[in-house]
Amino acid sequence: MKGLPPLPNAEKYERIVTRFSPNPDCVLHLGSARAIVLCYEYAKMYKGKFILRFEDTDPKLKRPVPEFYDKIREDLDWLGCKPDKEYIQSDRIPIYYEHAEKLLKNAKAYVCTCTPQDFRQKILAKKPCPCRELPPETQLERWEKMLNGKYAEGEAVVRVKTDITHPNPAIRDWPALRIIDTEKYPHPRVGGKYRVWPLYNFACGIDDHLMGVTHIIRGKEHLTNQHRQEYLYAHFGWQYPEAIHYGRLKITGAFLSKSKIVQGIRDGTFKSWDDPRLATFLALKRRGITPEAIRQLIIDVGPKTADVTLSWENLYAYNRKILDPKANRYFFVSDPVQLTVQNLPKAFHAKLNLHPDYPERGFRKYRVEPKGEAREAQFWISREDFEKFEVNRVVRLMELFNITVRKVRSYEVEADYHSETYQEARTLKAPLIHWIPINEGMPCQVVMPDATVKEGVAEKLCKKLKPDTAIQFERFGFVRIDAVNKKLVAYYAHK
RNA sequence: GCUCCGGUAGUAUAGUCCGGUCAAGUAUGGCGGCCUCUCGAGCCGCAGACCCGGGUUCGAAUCCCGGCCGGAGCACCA
Repeated sequence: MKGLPPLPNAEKYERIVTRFSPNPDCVLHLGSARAIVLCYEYAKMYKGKFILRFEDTDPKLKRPVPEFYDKIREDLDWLGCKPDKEYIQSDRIPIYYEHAEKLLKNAKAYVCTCTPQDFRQKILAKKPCPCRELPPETQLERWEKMLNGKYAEGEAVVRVKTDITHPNPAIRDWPALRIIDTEKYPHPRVGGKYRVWPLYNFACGIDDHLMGVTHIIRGKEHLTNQHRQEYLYAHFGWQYPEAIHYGRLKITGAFLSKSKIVQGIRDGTFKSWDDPRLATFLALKRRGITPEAIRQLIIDVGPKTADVTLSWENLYAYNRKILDPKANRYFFVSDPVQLTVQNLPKAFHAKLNLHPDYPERGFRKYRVEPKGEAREAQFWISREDFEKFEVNRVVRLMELFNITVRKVRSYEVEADYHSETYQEARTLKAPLIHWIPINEGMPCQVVMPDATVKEGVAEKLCKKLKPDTAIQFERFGFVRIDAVNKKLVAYYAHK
């Protein structure tokens, strides 16, 4: 377990400030974990401040959705990364206007009325567009027309002046604010109050400075954005914060893109945001993946720029370490078949520890006594185990006794009592299987990570478990109790 | 195509800035064994990597050049 490397130039700042800035258009998922955990942990490490900033400045294409503001807050909360302060950009539009005007007045920006195609053509040729050279008074007049509706959506945009010969065309005179027809596309929070909306680089650049962010930690897809924003900072005479651009985090086989998640929900592929096939925090939570495991994983991966493709096993390993000591043990018989054992010599008492390493936690107790002339007892055992049975094979029912398999039919097994001691089972190399007395079971279903369901029987006393408890079904895997009614519902975490 | 960034075992990571102690450490996964009345945990062992080619140097995972491969950006998205 290692820590995070020190932050660059941390000593230059009185108080370290980081920020996580999601667009509330989806729930959070593992892909965002890097940004969140890194920002939070660094703030904590330097006793600094961690800001949550909702970047909801696109009412049209990346439309924010009201429910996600809260869902994101809850995700953060669950992850244990509580922000010290929260901002919402749609509340700050006047601030952006003010700064835009200042830029326009100082000829650091201009209102461009060229069509995107015309502008593109000019800028690719490293030529200024006609709007660029217009005097500040005209710019301000045009700005007014943007605000008051004389220009329609798409007819004008404010551009920040950069170097039109910059080797990277993407950096040349980038757009800062545009018009959105909020009659048609009202913002979910502020409706049609504003029709000029800042673009990412403008809002983000201004906010980072105004909020005193000292260290920007974001994905490397934002590298060119840093270069764009540096021009903005130069215009205002501000100093650009330290920036760390980490690589993409992927996990084999998981959809880590918002659009795919949203689309899957929309077309019904996924039932809900916590569908076990998803890598959303909601889904991970439901499966019993702990926030500690996620945090530790992210800390160990660190902030380097290379992309990472994690395997689920990596995450599971962290989680297992956390769950194993906590999770009490129970039996779950998946796909049950009936086992009848005959010729029991006496009644037996089985005592099963709730946790093998912590016997002091207590145990479950079962009394098995011979019934009827055949002196028999009946159990549920798993089909998977039963399929391994051959006639005359000796098998041990854990903590109970050993049996000899007599007859194997498609839905039941008949066996004879063989012997009692564990020692005997060992010398005979008898396989150990788990079992549930036929009257001590309750129906149980386990939802697997691929959303398939394993039906079976769990020990009746699982009824006492509270939802959200992590337990281990022995020889099956770690699960999280999801619901306890007549039927027990559990979600599978991992082996 | 243009502009950037990266490339250590299956996966992740340490080492790379400030060349030698790295014939490369750790975790996880795999394999084998021990232990354990779970296929969990624990313990022991084994296998497994510096993208390639040049150069500099007594010496390169570490520096330089070229190539290859991977990723990102090139939106009136964030």
